[in-house]
Amino acid sequence: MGAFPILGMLPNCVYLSMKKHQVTIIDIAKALNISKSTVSRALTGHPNVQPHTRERILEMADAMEYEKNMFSVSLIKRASKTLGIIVPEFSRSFFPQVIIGAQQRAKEAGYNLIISQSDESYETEVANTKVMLSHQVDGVLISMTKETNNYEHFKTFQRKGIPIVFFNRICDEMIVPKVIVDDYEGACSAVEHLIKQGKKRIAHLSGPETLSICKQRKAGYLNTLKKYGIPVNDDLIIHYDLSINKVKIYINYFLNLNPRPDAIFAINDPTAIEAIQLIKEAGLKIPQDIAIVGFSNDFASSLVEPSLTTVEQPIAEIGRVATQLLLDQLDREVADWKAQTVMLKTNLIVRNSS
Amino acid sequence: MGAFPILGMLPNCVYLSMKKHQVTIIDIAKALNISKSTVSRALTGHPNVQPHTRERILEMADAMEYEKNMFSVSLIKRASKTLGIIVPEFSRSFFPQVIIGAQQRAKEAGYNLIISQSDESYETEVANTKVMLSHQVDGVLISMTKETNNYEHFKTFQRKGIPIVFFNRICDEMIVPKVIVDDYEGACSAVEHLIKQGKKRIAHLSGPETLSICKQRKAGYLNTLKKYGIPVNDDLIIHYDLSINKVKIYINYFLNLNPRPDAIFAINDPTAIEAIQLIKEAGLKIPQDIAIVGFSNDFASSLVEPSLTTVEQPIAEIGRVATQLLLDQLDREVADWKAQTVMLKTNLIVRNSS
DNA sequence: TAATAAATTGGGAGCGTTCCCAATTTTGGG
DNA sequence: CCCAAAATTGGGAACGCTCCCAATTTATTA
Repeated sequence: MGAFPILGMLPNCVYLSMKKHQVTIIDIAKALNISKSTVSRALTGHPNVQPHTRERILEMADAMEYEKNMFSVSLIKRASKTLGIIVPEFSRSFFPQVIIGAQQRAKEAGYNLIISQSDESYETEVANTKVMLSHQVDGVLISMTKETNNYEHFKTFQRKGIPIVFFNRICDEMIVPKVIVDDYEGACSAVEHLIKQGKKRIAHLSGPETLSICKQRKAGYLNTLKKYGIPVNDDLIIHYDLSINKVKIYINYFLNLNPRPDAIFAINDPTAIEAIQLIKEAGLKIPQDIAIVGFSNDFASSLVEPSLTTVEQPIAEIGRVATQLLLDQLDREVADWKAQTVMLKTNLIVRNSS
Repeated sequence: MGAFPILGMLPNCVYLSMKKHQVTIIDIAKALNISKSTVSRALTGHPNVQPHTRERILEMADAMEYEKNMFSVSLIKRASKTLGIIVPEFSRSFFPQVIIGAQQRAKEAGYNLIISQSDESYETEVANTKVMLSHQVDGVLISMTKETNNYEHFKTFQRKGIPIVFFNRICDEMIVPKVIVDDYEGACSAVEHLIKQGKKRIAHLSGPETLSICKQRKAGYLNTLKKYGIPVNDDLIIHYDLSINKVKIYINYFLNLNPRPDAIFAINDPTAIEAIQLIKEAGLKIPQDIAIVGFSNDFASSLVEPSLTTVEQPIAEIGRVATQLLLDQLDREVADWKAQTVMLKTNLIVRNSS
């Protein structure tokens, strides 16, 4: 024993490569003295394995802590059983909630979900697109960045035969399934509510005009004003880039108008909540001096003082439905893809801010 | 032409398999009439390629919309350049914020992040563990479920040589790097603050005793009481399972005590916020009748009325630091792993609830 | 200019699976 | 008990890539 040189006692690989060895079906096969094909069959539930053999294999796999390498499976199957979701941010509650819904549905269907965050940056969105592609996702859920106005990176998915579904921040130019809420109708009910509260000078603090949710909500705002014979005043309509810290600028602008608006319909809850804080700071009374309505029913909207009147949307449901539409496409032939747009209902929740 | 049988005009594969064809380095090689080795070299930035050749290859890759198949790369490299993160939930703001920090750091280091959510369920946590394993993550960030008290699934990572880092909800039994905030100190400052406000009967609504954050915060609570000579009253200490809808039960219990507590130190902000709502509903004044302090400085805590006094923790920083610790381990040999516990500072933010 | 060194290229094995097909074993009927 | 049919097993190619090594081309020096 002592005659062996120390180095010679261990196989070279220990010194040359520290790469961890993974337990493979070949290890299991060797341990049981059978072929890897049989092990593979047992592990995938193929019928042509003797019950007794299968049992031994399963036991051994367990004992050896075997875990299937999905990469080689994906490689050979050319399908990853993985879906991707690209969201602009998830620091606020909206997108995380959507993701929860999407993950639920994906999991039920045996899919994993890769989440990526584009940080409201077009560049990052394009980069995330490539990540999805190289990770071989079978399909992608997308909600665009506020600055996205070139859609080549989305079209790449289509050219590669990877189905996509847009939700919330949809892309009008692309003919693919989409999930939205009835933004127009939601905005109408919000503005109508304000009018019925006796408000006459209703301002609208909207987001980027590129986003269709903004277009729709604005259309609802405009048409409702028209319907009730209230003149539209362009001074009362502001588009901003959704950076919360800029809300201050526009609220100040509104407060300094003469005459001052008596209500604000905000594009979303974070905007509305920020507006509430600023208006309180300015010493004005909500809703008496200025009423506020938001959009989304975020978690925080019931907590602010005064609590926020808002247009509730079924957030997790958006994720579930979008995922379902994606799964639907995975079964079908490419030519057969339907580009239905699912529009979910909204619901006005009246609280103390209006 | 017309003589060809229709079926014969197209290769069989079109009918037999609708599997989408992926652009591979072989396609690029064929198009340029060179070998796949050279293409591979050009694409991976290997120096031994003639500049002119490299340029042609890069152009062609772009034109053909080539996207590297990470599965085959991971397969051959036995490393996925992917990190995993397992969190108990992300419907509230804490974990999403941690994830944002983790993703930042991971991205900088060229890693992707697979996010999974265990839904506060031990079963799901174990399942997620297997997902991570089969997706060949190079390392994992973990914050445990409230019900996890068996750690075999975590030890599997270690046995396979996959480094792990715990954060927030750490596992005391495992000797691995951990990132926490100074829960003890944070709790001390919170309780001390309440005492200095003249509060004498300070209740503590804590979480599951299995979680070390709960143990630490409780220890801080107890020791601070002792330090100020305030007798500990077990009736004033409640452990609950963090299901927000159960807060009602325990707040009612506190309110019906005689004498009633004059302050509540809540285990986290969602709990504290819920408590505020309930106490307001009961017609009591905050902080005069009962003062409330939370823990985390969640987004919503500045919005509630009265705004919540809370122990701020550097949430995104937790994610960044944890990821850094994980990356550190990836460079090192297994034997060399250090099990340092990084403890980040907290900061009491006094608002109107106390 | 020949010989040698250096740079560039190509061929082929291998990563861990699946799946086809052929080889082997088991079963059952005459 | 033999032979065909059925069930079970094994061998090996393939998925797309990297990387080693050998072959080829180009540059350098005597």
